[in-house]
Amino acid sequence: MSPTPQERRAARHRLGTGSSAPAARRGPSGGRKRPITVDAIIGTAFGIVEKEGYEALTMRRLATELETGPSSLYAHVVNKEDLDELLIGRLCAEIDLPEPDAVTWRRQIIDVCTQLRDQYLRYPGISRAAFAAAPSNLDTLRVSEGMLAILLAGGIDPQTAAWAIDSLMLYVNAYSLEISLVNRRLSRSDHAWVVSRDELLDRFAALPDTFPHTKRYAEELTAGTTHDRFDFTLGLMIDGLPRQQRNP
Amino acid sequence: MSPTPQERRAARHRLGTGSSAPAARRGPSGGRKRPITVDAIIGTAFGIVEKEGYEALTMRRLATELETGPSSLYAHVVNKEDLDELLIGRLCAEIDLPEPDAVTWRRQIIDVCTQLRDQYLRYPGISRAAFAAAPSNLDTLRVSEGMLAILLAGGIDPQTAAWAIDSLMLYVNAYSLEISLVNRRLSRSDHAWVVSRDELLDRFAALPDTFPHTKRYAEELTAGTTHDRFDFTLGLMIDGLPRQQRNP
DNA sequence: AATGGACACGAACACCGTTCTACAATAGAA
DNA sequence: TTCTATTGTAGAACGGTGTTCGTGTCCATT
Repeated sequence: MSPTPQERRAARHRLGTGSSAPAARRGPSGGRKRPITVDAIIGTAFGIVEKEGYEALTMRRLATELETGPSSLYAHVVNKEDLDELLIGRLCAEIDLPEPDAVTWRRQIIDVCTQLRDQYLRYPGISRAAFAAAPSNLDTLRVSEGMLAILLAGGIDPQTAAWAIDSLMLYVNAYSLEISLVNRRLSRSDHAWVVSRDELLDRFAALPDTFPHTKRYAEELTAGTTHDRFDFTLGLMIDGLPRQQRNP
Repeated sequence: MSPTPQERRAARHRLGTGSSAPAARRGPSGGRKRPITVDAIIGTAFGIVEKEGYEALTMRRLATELETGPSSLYAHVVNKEDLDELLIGRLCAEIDLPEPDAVTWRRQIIDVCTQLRDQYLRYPGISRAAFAAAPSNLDTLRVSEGMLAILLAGGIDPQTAAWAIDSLMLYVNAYSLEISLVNRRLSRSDHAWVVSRDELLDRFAALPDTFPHTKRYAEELTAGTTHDRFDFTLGLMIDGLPRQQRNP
């Protein structure tokens, strides 16, 4: 009875293991070398995003990569939006969640966030899709559940923990998206609009006196190698948690 | 010598007041009732976004609203990206920055963030454009400068303040974008994918036992009227600041 | 062997951002 | 006042996007 893509999608938002048995292909596979499956679609989609960024992921490009036409994809996927959701789901499935520990919970939660960040950055721009992902997706819920478990093990008040998870995931998404966008601007530096840190420093130096602090602390404003800012913000949020244990 | 749009844009990133004199129209204006100006473009663009959301803002739609063809816009605006930047600039220009006060600095910084949030939410989805906005835009720099001034008045270490501003603005953007996306999903509830809080509660209740905490604390996870989560996160970040005054 | 159903796919639709080109109208020069 | 160069206006078109329709093709079952 092979479910339609719509049904598959609905199932992904209800209870279920998330990976229903591949269901031993029944229909025709044409003269194709490899039949088109949802997994194949997701796989090549990740390949495209990894190499060329999320912006390059179009239905046509994806179809070309699979050596078929665009319409063929719609037998397996409802939408581009649906494809996005599948990608985010797969990505979240890769996250491994530690056994919550009442002592090391801070490191644990930071570790999960870092995993998320690195996954997002591995596929540049994909965090854009994460924003639109509905909160009822099972794979993303699995990560939320894991983070909730960690915070609760740390003795955080449930309401605080729930909101904190939301904030953390939102920030990780936003941070990753911003990094990806900046990298993209750097890579296609033909128009070279905003660029290196040195140039930014120059520009800050050239500002009118209406910007006294920006000029004076240009060094600090443009500082931050690798992921210093990321660690800083996570620390800010997590260290602020315990003092809110009894939330009004 | 009327600058080209490219020159105008470049000027926006160098020093300048931001509003060069309107320069008394010289060229022809055809039989037009109202000539097309950058201000007119920005104005109607805001109108579209306010009524129909950022996704509805296309060059063609904008041209139609101005009773002209798409190509006419490119005499005043470099790109769609450029238009986005203009919109964000205008939006930031509306923010009013308080005189920094060493006592009330917490409320002041929260107030600025709230202003930003409300502006973003007034024009649903526009925060998407804010992500891409280059950090050298004068109008956005003005807001940064103001926030920096407030934090410094609060006695925060410059490096900490610089990073905190970054985090705060990033979070405000992300929060506004998320809210807008959720609202959009609610409004076009034909597909009614994810919906009311009640439905979300039901869905959480129907989860398998692999999600014990999510099921148990479904109430907390879905709680948060209006902007509770926003205030919570801002509080988290700001209250965490002073203890980092001496940053490594 | 025949049939039904699942799958693949080419063509097309409506839309997007952007560019090319020709056009009209004014401001200044003669 | 006439002429011309400048400059904003626009129509048409290009290459791209997501998505749908109808048709074709093959397999597994009867």
